[in-house]
Amino acid sequence: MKNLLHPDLAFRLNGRLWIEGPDDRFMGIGRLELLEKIQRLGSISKAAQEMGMSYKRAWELVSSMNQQAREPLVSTQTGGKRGGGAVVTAAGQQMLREFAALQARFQAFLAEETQRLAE
Amino acid sequence: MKNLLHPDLAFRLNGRLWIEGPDDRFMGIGRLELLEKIQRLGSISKAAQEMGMSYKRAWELVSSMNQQAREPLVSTQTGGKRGGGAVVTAAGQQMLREFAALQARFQAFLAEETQRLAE
DNA sequence: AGGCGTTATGTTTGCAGGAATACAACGCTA
DNA sequence: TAGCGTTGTATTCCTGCAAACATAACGCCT
Repeated sequence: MKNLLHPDLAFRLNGRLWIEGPDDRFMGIGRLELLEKIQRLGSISKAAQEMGMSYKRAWELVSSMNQQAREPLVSTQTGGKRGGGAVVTAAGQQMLREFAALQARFQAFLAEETQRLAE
Repeated sequence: MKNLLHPDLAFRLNGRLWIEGPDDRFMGIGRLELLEKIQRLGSISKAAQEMGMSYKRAWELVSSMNQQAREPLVSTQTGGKRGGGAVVTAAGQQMLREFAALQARFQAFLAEETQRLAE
């Protein structure tokens, strides 16, 4: 394969992985990162800010995940201490762990194939 | 994982794989299909038509691949018998084989992980 | 010589999807 | 009770990218 690529350019194998429902994406790398940030920051708005994404978009992603999951992955509260906030539920944490593990296996696959690519 | 998904909805694991250069994508599933159709039909325009894509877009993809490859993957001729045409070079055919094989291994990975998903 | 189907390339148009903006409701806190 | 930082939601504005359109050149073929 390497012998087919232009010698002056640096190439790299890349890919994406996601779980999709009938109408909508359910889980992907972006949603995973969003979950992580919500867990760390306790707020959808702060997580959105850190991802350089509008609050509305982040909220829509959370809503989509919650609707497609058996039980909500993120639980929210409007008003109250600090104005409210969001927490990742136990189900959300399990999702986070399992999808992160899947991602890791995918990265391993990519690394392995990248090796093969260089031959 | 299955226990986290909404029981009424059908989910499926999906993904994409591609090779990218510094500025532009080099090879992906769409470009692979385009190569296959060009080889079968002997023409960029016919291949574009069969893919439901504009000729211009197909031509740009071919141009991008040819520029990034060590040697052109598709060779074209303007004018002449049948108005001209395009053929996939030997390098193009090797690319086609190798990337198709990579795709197949990726599909196997997806299938395996889909199994694991259902647990 | 003229027609045809193709490659090759520039220009304009349309549109989907995200960003930006706006605003109501909520419930601690001071 | 007023303020603050959230969630929740509607609406308008942008813009990047693909589609659509247009046109030239090319070289067989009749």
